[in-house]
Amino acid sequence: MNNRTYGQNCGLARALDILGDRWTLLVLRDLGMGPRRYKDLAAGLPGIGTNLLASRLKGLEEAGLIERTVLPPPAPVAAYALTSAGEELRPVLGQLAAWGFRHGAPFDAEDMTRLEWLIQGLFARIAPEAADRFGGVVQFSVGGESAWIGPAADGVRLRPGQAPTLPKISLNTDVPTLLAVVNNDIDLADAFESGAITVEGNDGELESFISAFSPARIG
Amino acid sequence: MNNRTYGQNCGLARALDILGDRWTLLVLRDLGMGPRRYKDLAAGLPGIGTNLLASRLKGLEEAGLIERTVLPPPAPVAAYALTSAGEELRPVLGQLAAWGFRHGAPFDAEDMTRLEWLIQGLFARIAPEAADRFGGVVQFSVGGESAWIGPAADGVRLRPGQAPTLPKISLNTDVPTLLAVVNNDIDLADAFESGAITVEGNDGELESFISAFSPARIG
DNA sequence: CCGAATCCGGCATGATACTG
DNA sequence: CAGTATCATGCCGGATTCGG
Repeated sequence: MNNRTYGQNCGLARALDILGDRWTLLVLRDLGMGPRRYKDLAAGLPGIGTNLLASRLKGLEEAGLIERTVLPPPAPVAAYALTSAGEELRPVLGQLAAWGFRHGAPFDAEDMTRLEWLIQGLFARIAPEAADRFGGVVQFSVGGESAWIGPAADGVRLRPGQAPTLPKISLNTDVPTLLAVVNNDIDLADAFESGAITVEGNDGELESFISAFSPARIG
Repeated sequence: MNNRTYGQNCGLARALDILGDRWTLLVLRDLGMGPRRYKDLAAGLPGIGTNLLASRLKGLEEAGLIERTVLPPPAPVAAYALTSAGEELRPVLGQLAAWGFRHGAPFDAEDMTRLEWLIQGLFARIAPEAADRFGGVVQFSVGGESAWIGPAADGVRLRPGQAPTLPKISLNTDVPTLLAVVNNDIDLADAFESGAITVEGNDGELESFISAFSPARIG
């Protein structure tokens, strides 16, 4: 909070003293997918206003959740990255996102969409463990964008771009299809059968993928 | 949000559209310890202002997180209670509180204190599973207040007042001592040895309690 | 061009008074 | 007791401007 505190000896209130301002958690969400520059953060948070973004970054840095770093040699520019305190927040944000997907407003084609959010929604619709259940990297290519999700030491990793390791399965589709699947308007298996989602390369893992992600196959 | 949305197809943004306003999560925290009347909520949230509390309650009711109920016969008055959607948020709030206790400002005697928050802090300092590890109801009496924590079907239950079942252990202390223990300024085992915390009734479970809650004994 | 700081209108917030 | 009405304050959002 902008030095405005709830003044309660409560863990939740203490957390909200740091995180409760508008935009703050969304900044951390974006930084959770890797270090980001100021302009990239601004581009991913339409409406935030440059003063607010600067203010949030400063507050988060003072609170010890983020730090200014320099990106590795290919592009040695200043950027912001999560500290360990910020990293520890990531599973909480994931659970909150899962709740929001289940109980919040349905995803809407009018709203801004980023591929990573849809993928997280796809996993949240079933269970956070769906990625573990599949047990390998899933590479998505949707429109011009790409992103991947895969198991990691601390849980699940979700990143934009191409996975650094060979994916267990690679999928192609478009945003409207993925929105419909995430909103449960069409069944995942049906989307494969109709060709709305296609498998690139070897499709031997398709059955495994569907069984891990399709709610109809669970339980 | 007061009909102000982030406009992003993201679970976290969708959750914050509902929960992101000031005070909202604290209202849900209080309702997480059982149904509450308007005036009890107001008393537990100093500074909220009656209009904001009314506004938050209305918003949460429209979002389907809470509902108006009538308390059972002993006191048949109107009250607010969590719906299932609201209940599903409780583990998330618990995790957020644990994070806030670990990484937020330390607890301060100047700030408002409620016994339940300190107990949650005590558990959060070790791990959310500390209550499960102890495996029974712990009854606290601190100053004039009392509260208890114990295992429940959906995780851990933390409530003010006297536990409805026989506690496995009953503890007496005062707020400054509990604040110090929660902030790790004094060791839990030392607090027992010095008599700052006393065991009421049978103290056969004291060793078990300390081993479950004292970080020095873990790992 | 990137990373902010500044300025200002509008709206959420916070405190009090007031009413069913 | 449970809110509603009202108003001052200050944060938020958007545009512009400035320094590196």
